[in-house]
Amino acid sequence: MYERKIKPNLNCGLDLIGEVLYGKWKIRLLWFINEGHKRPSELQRKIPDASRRVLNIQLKELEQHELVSKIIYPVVPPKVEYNLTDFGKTLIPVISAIGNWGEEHEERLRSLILKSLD
Amino acid sequence: MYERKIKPNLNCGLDLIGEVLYGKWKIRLLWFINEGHKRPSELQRKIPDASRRVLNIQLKELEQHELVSKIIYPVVPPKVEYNLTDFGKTLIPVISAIGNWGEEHEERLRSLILKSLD
DNA sequence: TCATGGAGGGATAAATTATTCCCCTATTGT
DNA sequence: ACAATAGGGGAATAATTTATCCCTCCATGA
Repeated sequence: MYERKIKPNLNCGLDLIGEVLYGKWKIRLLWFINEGHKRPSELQRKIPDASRRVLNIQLKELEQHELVSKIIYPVVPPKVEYNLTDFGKTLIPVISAIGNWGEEHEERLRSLILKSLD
Repeated sequence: MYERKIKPNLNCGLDLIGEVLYGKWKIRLLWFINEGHKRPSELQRKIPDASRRVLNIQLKELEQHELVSKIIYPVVPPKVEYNLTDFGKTLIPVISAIGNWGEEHEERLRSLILKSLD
């Protein structure tokens, strides 16, 4: 694994959130898991732009941060399920706030972003 | 400036938010601007871990995305003020939700993150 | 015997983000 | 003359994050 050279600052709440939520696909992962798409393959289908690899890595981080729990069923072929932990569930309002804002302002955001790419 | 090689996906609300809010210091910038720390030098004092440069860059992006507006007073030495636009203000509930969650769970988050760095 | 399904890992390359360093503006005060 | 002030920008480089490719596991059905 990659080892950080610069230690993160953990002073304020926003620093802490950064550590836990700052990853390209993490919010989506939490969002979809919360919607009931629990299995890795489902999540990959829901987020086709992310490579399988990154999703695994980010899921593992979410797990280390105790936002999701992982159940491995001892069957072949393997079956795995992710669920929000109680702690993870406290994030639902946050994630909804984010997602809803994005949807409410979808058109405006899209045109702003396109414009900013000149 | 750096030119993206991979065009962003702008399908869903979460993609859009990503484009606009995904930057190491952006949420903090919005947070502090909302709290009334409007001038670049104040923001730099509030966020000492970020280099002056990145803050400028991220402020400019926030401006392009119409979340903040910039007033340049024609005086010497220069004086500049950032404010949330009306559009930016619609983000306040989102940012508060994020910041509050971070503060509420501060202790737990800190220890989880430290643990995950082994 | 061999492909399939579903999950996961290592190595490496590419993309992106952030940091460093150094320079510029123009006025006021020493 | 010259430092200080408040803001900004370019270039090069470092750090970090994502993407790509390819390989493993093992039971089951064709």
